[in-house]
Amino acid sequence: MPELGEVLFFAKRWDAGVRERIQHVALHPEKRIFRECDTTELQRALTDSKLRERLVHGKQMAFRADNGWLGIHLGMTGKLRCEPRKYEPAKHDHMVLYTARRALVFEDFRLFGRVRFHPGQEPPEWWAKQPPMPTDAAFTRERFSDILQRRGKAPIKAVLLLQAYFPGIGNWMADEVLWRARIRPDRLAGELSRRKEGELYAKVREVCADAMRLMGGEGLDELPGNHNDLVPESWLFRHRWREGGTCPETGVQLRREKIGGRTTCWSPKWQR
DNA sequence: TCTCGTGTTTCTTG
DNA sequence: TCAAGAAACACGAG
Repeated sequence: MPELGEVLFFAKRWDAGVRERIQHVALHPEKRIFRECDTTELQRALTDSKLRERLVHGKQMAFRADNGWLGIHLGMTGKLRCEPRKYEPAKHDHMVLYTARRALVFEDFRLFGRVRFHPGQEPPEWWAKQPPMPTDAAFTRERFSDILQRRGKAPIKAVLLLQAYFPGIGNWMADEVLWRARIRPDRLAGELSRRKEGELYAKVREVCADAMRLMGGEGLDELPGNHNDLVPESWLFRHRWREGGTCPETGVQLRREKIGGRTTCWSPKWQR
């Protein structure tokens, strides 16, 4: 589920517990999400300390704590929730941080998510060394062009999914970007005209900014239960999931095909 | 019973 | 060494 804006959406659900003392950490240490994590160290370090800051970069999130860094990636089916203090963890709730007032829950039934812990004040390499976000000033037109040329033989859809270059963009966001730029997802990255490339660059930045703003619940006092409801009908997002959906621009039935190894949805005639 | 999947890593091939 | 595609991971939904 979680791409850029959704990651922010879920991260914010833990905000209520930030700056509250953690009394107890419950977790399932044998689960795959802890494959890069010393769970004994995590439990010892977080118990009786506080999360100080919630950070999001692409699909990665980090919670800076008093004496370490808690890193979370939601994978395919990960979610963060906030529950009452007496919450009993359900089957797929693999990590729960209990404070005096609430339970901060990480659930992930498919276990593609990942929890990391790095002791100390200094940010770990996995947090500090990340590629610039498409919305950053460092994400220049030149950088974008270089990426497309280097990956020129791959379909543009596949290139947009590379986290080393486009942190936060996932399957539906790549489709949204290409739909707005009116580019077919199977076009080769190296074969776009200079003009088309410029349009795509602008749409990449636009969709990332919109997703953060809308799904992050900017301006709302409270997040709704579902981030999908925050997205307007004018987005491809609201139409791409089921077979038989139609293009919000042309009304024509959307096509679904596997491109770059992923289910891809696009609008024939509109995208060329 | 069988296929599919909103993600990432690792393997294989060229 | 690099790029591209496929497989693997785990498990519920349809």
